[in-house]
Amino acid sequence: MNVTEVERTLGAAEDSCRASGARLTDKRKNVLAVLLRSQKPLSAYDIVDQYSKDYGGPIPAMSVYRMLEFLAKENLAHKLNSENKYLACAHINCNHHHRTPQFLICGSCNKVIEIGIRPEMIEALRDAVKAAGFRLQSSQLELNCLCDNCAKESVTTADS
Amino acid sequence: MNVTEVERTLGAAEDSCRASGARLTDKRKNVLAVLLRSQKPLSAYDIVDQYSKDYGGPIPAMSVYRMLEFLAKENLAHKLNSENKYLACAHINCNHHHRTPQFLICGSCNKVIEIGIRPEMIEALRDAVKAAGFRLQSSQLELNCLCDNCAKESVTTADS
DNA sequence: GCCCTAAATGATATGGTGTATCATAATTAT
DNA sequence: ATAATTATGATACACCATATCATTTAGGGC
Ligand SMILES: [Zn+2]
Ligand SMILES: [Zn+2]
Ligand SMILES: [Zn+2]
Ligand SMILES: [Zn+2]
Repeated sequence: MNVTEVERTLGAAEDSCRASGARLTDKRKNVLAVLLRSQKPLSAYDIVDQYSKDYGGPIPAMSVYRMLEFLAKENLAHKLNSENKYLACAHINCNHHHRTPQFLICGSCNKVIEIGIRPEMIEALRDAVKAAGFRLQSSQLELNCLCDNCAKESVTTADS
Repeated sequence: MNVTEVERTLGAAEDSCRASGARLTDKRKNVLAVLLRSQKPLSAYDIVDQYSKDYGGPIPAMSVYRMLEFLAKENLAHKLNSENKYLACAHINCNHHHRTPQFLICGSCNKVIEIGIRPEMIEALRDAVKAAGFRLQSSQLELNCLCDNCAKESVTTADS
């Protein structure tokens, strides 16, 4: 995400927090900015490193964890539980209500996109779970994938 | 799983390994037995602890990780990536070919069951992923759930 | 059985992830 | 201003996982 887009998205994040009565402090905003500028999900310690580069001073890992917790609660960032990494929400600039996201994770280049699978499919999943004697609590999915780019690469490589 | 079932399952695991030319050594078998006797998924270090209790001597964590890797490759155990825990495959005694499993994880009591979601649903998921510019690599799902037991409990608790 | 090789296991060190706890600073409410 | 609440910092520690090199064990040809 380029500088202009980051600025605009941070503005939208401020609006969103103002609306919900949450306090988007400078440091929380900086952590979000680090995520927005990153092409890939970052671990908490990745963020610590990048933060000190971007903002000229260290930040305690403990604080980063708390800020990520805050950002996640506000749906400004999400945690990939299967990867122990974090990424900015793709819908900060959108007005629609935020629904539970699904993530497609490229196992080769680590690119991740946030999608919304059709509600009927999620309901079908919920039914399948119910039939097995469980209740689905979260429809956040993290799917091991290849992005089309890497899929093409791997074919090329296999051919050579 | 009771002692008799464990014995029978270990026998099936031996058969399976013989068939595939893999070596199910005593220690690998013991690690599998620890998983079979557990009602819940275990971390590698949980296994280290339980192993030394069950077999009267310590085992290096490093070895446990390698044995789990072996068991996973042979489809005798699976790793829950979202939990960093391991569990025995539920189908060791079955003759059918092992398909990629889906796991329902109770967030309250940690019970986990291994299910197989209908292939048509997996295909629908694959299509949705493809439409987003990715290719689904693994259909292993780990779903945050409540088991019916815990779901009932939490209702009761909420009422009180 | 003996020797060679490959596979499995052990020992040690180190890095990555996450939380608990208590102290301090900043914000908000009265 | 003062007090209460919230946010941040500092420190310690627990847990998860891998890298590397040494040692032991198992199989196969002789
Ligand atoms: Zn989102
Ligand atoms: Zn890719
Ligand atoms: Zn299985
Ligand atoms: Zn339960």
